[in-house]
Amino acid sequence: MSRPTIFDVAKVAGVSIKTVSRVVNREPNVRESTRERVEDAIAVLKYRPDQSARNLASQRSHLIGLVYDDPAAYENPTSGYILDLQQGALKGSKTALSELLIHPCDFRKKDVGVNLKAFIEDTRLSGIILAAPLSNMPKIVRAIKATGAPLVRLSPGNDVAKEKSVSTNDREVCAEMTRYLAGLGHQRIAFITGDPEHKAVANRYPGYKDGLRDSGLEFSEQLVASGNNSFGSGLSCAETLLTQNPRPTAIFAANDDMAAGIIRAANQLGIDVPGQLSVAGFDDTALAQQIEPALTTIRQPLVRMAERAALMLTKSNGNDKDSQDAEVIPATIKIRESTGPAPNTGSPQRT
Amino acid sequence: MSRPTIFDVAKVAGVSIKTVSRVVNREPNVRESTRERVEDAIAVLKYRPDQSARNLASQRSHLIGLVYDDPAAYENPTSGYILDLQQGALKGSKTALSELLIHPCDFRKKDVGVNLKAFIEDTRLSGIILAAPLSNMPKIVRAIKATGAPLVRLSPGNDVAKEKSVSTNDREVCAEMTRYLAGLGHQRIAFITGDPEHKAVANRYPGYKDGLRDSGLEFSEQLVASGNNSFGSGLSCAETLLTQNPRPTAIFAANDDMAAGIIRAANQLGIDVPGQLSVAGFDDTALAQQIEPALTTIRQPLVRMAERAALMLTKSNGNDKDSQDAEVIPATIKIRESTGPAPNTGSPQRT
DNA sequence: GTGAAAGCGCTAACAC
DNA sequence: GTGTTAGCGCTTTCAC
Repeated sequence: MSRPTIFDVAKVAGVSIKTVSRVVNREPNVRESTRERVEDAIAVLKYRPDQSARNLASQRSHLIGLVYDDPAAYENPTSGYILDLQQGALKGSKTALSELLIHPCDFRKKDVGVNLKAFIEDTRLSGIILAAPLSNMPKIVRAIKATGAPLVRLSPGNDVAKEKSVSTNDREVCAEMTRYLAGLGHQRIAFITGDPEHKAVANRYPGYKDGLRDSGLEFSEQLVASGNNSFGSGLSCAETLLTQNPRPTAIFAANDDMAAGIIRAANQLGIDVPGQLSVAGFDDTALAQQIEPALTTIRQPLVRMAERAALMLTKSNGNDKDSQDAEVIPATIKIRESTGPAPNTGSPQRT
Repeated sequence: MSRPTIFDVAKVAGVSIKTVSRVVNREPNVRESTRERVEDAIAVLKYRPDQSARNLASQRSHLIGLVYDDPAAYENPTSGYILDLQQGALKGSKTALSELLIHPCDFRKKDVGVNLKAFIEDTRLSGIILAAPLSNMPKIVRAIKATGAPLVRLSPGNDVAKEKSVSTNDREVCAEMTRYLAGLGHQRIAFITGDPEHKAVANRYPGYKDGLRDSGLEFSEQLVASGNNSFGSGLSCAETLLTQNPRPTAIFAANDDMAAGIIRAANQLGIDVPGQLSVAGFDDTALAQQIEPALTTIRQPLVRMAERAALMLTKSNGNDKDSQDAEVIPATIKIRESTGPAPNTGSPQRT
């Protein structure tokens, strides 16, 4: 015996297949008693609708696509980021009764656009979650929009306009971290910027400046170095910053990998962390807890962001007034061991 | 205008839809000239078959499921492992003209079996890749087999029998690593075992013993500690091993996280690595290159294993004689900085 | 080697 | 509120 169909349910419940369809799809206009009868029949027969048939008839799949920067293109991919993304998207998809199709894509390749279009059209995706930094790349966004499929962008940077997106408060939380460092007595707080390709990361820099201003500290270009998100860039930027005189007593990096590079540089220069130098990062990757001293950093709510994105995809198939178009879920500061009171507070350092 | 259908192609090519179907599905019994005419029509119209229709008619999707231990259930998931798995499975799926559905699952939950069955049946998966350690858990394997869907297991341990699987040579490569350490002059080589729940990891221990024997070294239970794959267990096992007198001059751990724990322990005890102690791991996780000194370890060809698995799923829909049922892809040793010549070679150490 | 016709199991109009 | 009737775009059987 094969799986029961909608006809079997209809027969058992003594109704037409359309009514069964209504019940299954939670459509209105079904009398309560009828609904119950149908639900009983479904339970008895252990009926579960056939997705393929449903997809064919409705011209859309119940598949959500998660598109992100292909980690295979990097030497040291930030794997935790992707796993968090997947976890959230998976959770959201499940409550939307959909499955998740992952689609890593390398934005450097010439045919990304074509590939993306083919992927979306072939699978008849019912929605797409686009992760940063792809979410701020016009080429990618355009290719997806051309298919007409619903799109929610994650951390797209600033040009959110009226389009659907979920972000975190990069700028505000970086100001907060900077104020925290200032509160520890640090006067010379340096910053290492991240990859300019990633717009949301770029927002961290103005946040740092905001924090300085809030704390009454002077901004100085000498205290800023340009990194590219890699451990190596953190290392070399830190070397530059730490050989200044007077040198900074705290360095805040736009991501954890660079912060780890700072700690390595400090070790090599014989500078104690956090005794002589406080270090802060951003992301709270697995690395943050594995290095010594454990890294003070900022945790963005990636899992919840991706989950929200999946939910936005399905809920608002109309003009929902209740759901924001551009949602912001705040990040939180994780204070660990790499930050502490400023050395020699009050008097300028020697060396 | 909407997408062209098989009818449009048939009309343009001047054949019946069945012939188009034959060409699209690479079936035999089509005259070469006819095939060409149809292929031209397909190219002109940019025809691409509708997956939903195809799925409905054929009663199976072109979806491959990748099932693995849910990283969300762990504090420090080994994310690189999963990403490699996905990368390989994705690549294989693509050449099999299928998409990949990821399905992390927590084997500790009571309803895994039911969930898995529902997932497989609802999506009409055309095949499943089951990763370790789920691949050696009877409860999981049974649930999948009950659906009748084709299954390929990754590193299922030893009970491979005549069933489809892809593994690496855990035991042999561990013997090789042990011989390598012996070749450096180490006489007291310790081993930290991994999680017994993971059968393929369990094979690493006998490999270590093989290596000792091959090198003419005595096996001693005193030189073996039981870890559970975590950093913490590596740390505490190493503390035990390193406070023995005489202490080991090399420790080989069944995975990288534990090896990292060993290095931490050595640091705390003031033991130089690799000067006074050589340390080796297994997995070549991202961590291996990030710690100091960089870890000598073993890299299993996960990407290729998963890719092979995806290919096995589709190729052998008959009784292929050419493809093995249980494939083995060898792992490779990565020598970095954490291993070196044994200290005090020739004479027993003091303290 | 090729084609005609009958579904696959559902959703979407529209009627009642 | 509920049912009827067409498809959705393919694959499959079987005939030629």
